[in-house]
Amino acid sequence: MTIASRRKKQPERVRRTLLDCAAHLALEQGLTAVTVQAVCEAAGVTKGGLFHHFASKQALIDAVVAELLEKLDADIEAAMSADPKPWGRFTRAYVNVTVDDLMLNRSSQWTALYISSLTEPSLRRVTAQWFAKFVERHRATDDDPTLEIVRLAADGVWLAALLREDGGPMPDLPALRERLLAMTLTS
Amino acid sequence: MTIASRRKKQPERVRRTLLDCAAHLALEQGLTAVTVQAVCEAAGVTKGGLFHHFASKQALIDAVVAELLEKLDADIEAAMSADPKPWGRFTRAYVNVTVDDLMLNRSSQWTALYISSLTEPSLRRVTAQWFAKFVERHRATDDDPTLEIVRLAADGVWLAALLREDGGPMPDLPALRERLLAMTLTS
DNA sequence: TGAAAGATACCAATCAGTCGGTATCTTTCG
DNA sequence: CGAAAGATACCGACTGATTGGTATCTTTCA
Repeated sequence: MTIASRRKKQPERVRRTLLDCAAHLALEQGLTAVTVQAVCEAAGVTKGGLFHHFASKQALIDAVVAELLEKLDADIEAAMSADPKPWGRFTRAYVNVTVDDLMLNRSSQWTALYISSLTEPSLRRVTAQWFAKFVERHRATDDDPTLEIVRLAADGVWLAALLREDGGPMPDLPALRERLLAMTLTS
Repeated sequence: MTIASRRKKQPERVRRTLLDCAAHLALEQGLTAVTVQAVCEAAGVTKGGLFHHFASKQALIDAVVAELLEKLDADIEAAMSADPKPWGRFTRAYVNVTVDDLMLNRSSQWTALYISSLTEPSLRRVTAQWFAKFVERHRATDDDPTLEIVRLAADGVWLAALLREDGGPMPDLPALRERLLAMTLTS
């Protein structure tokens, strides 16, 4: 660490590092371990530095979750616009984004944080409204019992991914994706 | 009223109260709010009293989760023994127990704690092995892609239940149960 | 220069946990 | 029986470490 020693000051990079370290800590050691001191230490910044970027610890955590939801938002929107068939479009996008993220292992840290956020009531409220927004918006094309089951199964995959590294059972993701997608075509 | 309730000191009852209060706190205010002091206050016991029953805060939390998993274990076992058809028996039991618990609202506190436990790595390990044990044990009757989707959907229902009280979307549980159970009959 | 970025030092509050003491219950034994 | 002896249950003040947060100083950079 201690990247910003000799080099130019890179405030935006420091901010990013703080967000990443907070997310990583939540994954590795649980939300309880996300203390200001721990985040600073991991990011190679002192507390003064952190509080320069974030008004409070809560602001930091809120920012992490907000970023996560924005990322999911964008990914889903992108997946939807590449899908010509209206019926079940949102559900397919939801499945694809979920499985893609878990397969590429690109943002497994986000995955864990997403679940973690559900335990803290303040963050839970944000996530609940994010969910409600999507379901409401796509009621015309995705309001169907079978599609709901597909989305619930995708949610279950998030949980399975959390348990994966601790010896939990992990489904065959590509095969699972195919099956879930197939379920969205036959109504 | 039993004889024990007339005694002045009721250690077993105090122990129960501590466990319940810890679980309730985790639900209402998140795992972060589960401090020794808060649990003592809620239970009407001093810190000395709590540490008489539990060697550490972690031991208290571990006990809560262990009790939860034992309860789930018993419920699933009971549901399975009432199911004559071998194929998908475990999966049906899993669905029924999940939906029953959420519908009766009997153990919504357990629900939240169950999810919360996934964020703390130590508890996550316990839960992961609990899961793996079940999947392994019923491989002969429940190792099937469709059944796996059903179980994943049931897991998703836990998440949905968590978000329910914060404005999240909640499925029609009885209808959902029927559909999931139906999926376990046709292979 | 002057504003942004970050370091250092410090604070009150709170954390998990300890410890000596007391009240209550159970067991032992005359 | 009944009282002494010992174990269990519980209290509440205390501790050292850590918490999130602030005030102040120094460095960096345009």
